[in-house]
Amino acid sequence: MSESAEKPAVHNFIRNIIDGDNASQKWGGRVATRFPPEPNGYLHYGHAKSICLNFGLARDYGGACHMRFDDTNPEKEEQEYVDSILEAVRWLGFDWGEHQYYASDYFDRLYLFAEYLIEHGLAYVDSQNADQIRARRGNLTEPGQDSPYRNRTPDENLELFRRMKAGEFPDGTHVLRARIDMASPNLNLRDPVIYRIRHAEHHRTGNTWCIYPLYDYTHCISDALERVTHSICTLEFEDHRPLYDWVLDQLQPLIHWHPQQIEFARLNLTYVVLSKRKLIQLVESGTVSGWDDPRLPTLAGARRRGFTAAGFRLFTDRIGVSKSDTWIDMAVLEECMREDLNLAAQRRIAVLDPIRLVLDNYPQEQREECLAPNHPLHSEAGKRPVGLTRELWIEREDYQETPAKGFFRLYPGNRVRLRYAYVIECTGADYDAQGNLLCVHANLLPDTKSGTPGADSVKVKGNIHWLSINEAIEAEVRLYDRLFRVPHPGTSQDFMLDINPESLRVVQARLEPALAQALPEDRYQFERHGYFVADRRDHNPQQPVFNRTVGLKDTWVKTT
RNA sequence: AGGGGAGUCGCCAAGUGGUAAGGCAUCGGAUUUUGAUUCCGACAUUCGCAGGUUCGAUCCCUGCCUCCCCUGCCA
Repeated sequence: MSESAEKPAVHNFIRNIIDGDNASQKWGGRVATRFPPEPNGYLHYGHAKSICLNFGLARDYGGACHMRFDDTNPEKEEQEYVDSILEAVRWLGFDWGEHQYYASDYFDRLYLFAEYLIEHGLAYVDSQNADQIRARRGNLTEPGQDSPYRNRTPDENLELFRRMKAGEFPDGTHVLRARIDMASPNLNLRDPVIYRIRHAEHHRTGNTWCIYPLYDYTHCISDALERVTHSICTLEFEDHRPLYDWVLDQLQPLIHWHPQQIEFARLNLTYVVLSKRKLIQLVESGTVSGWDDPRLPTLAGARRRGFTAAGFRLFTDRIGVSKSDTWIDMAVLEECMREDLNLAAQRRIAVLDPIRLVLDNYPQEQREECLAPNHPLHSEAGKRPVGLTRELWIEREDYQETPAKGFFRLYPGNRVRLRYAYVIECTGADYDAQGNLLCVHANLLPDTKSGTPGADSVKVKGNIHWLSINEAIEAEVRLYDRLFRVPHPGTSQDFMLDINPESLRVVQARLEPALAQALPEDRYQFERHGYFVADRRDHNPQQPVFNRTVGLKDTWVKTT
């Protein structure tokens, strides 16, 4: 992979905050961030932005970024997700060193802190059920009403809370609530629930607990216990910041550390959906082949698609970070991948839609080798021989019986260069009775072979790729395109109806023989087509399978 | 409607009381054995709107408009 030149970071509001903190010595020059996913699903492109942001800041400021799982909801979380998340973060090129944590690591302390809150009259056990709590919460304009249990004594609360922990009550019968203000205009401050009873097995703590803390209570304490300095999250948590601060303010005597929560705008990308609910629907409906389908905007899918970690990092730098809710065009991500791949990927030849070309003046038994550079930008990558014979495979779209305006490839009477070989002149084509193109004919112009003194004696505009019929191998090539055909799926109809019916086209292509030796996940540019990757699951030398990562820019199709 | 946020070029995004960075896209032109890449050039008299303060405002003040988020015992 190329080290896409990490250019000097541009200013953004988060860096400004950190610079200010460093100047004032607020944290003694420390910078500690964290990436805190819940292990209840697969990571997607949006997470890549957060990962690159958090780990990138830690790297740039000589700090650390903690990998922490927010695993407080046992019914939804699984080890499988933990594993896939760790793999994805590692794949993106980041290392958390020793700093791998779980909110569940803190269950004991979280519990003790809750008792402290109870003892100080800052939390109480509410015995209303969920509906009753909801009914008394009020709404956007009306204040809530106090729970009838709000004034239980600390002793009473403590006893109840301990019995909750001991498993004496069924799910939903009691909760622990922070005692803040039922009339607050911020709904999050209307005595938020901080513990609930869940007789469920947790993926790490098993059946040790039957009460589990909620996010608002857990996250801030976890940050503080880890001595995080800047707790970066997405915009929808802005309303939660007062609660984050409230909890840590109350616990100040016990924890002595109070990270700053900073919110940024999550990634919105055109032509895909990033909501967990919609991704699940795509997978479960069979619209895509699984969580790592190359069309899915998951990191597992991205990897299988051939996207690169460096491309994602470049993308994150390029789109910046701010608090404005914006949409990034998918073309930006694609261009970042091209930019990385152009430097990193060796070139190879593939004919995706083969049609036969016969060089009528070339002897049947003759064969000669032509040398093709492996990378035009890196001569040290060397050259490889490609065999030229009388009959070749060329791209069907490189021939037009009656050429469109501006078309400068093969048509009767026109000359083009067989890339890395000779200039040829087209003499016509054969068709079957139904008028289908069978094969194209041409004559080779001697003395025009690439690399020989007379090579440029004949000037041509067109330059096409080819493969010897005798030597090319067959392969399955999966041509992936955007999953949706509209920039904002689901705006005018159900998003499932906006699926691009041509998001995957599978073709039986011809490849140069060397490609059979490719290893899964090896990336190449198929010249004049785009970037492709050997499928990490299905590719093998006997049955090569390549996925199109992204096409080359093509100003010709754009003008036609 | 109550609370919390955001509005700077087609898309992102810096910036700041002193006269609008950069990237992507786009459009020209050069190079090119990938209609790719690379290169060179062009690209906001203007910062949501309306007032006000000021010698001077995108930046300060006032009012307005638009968009996003919030009524889980999810995160």
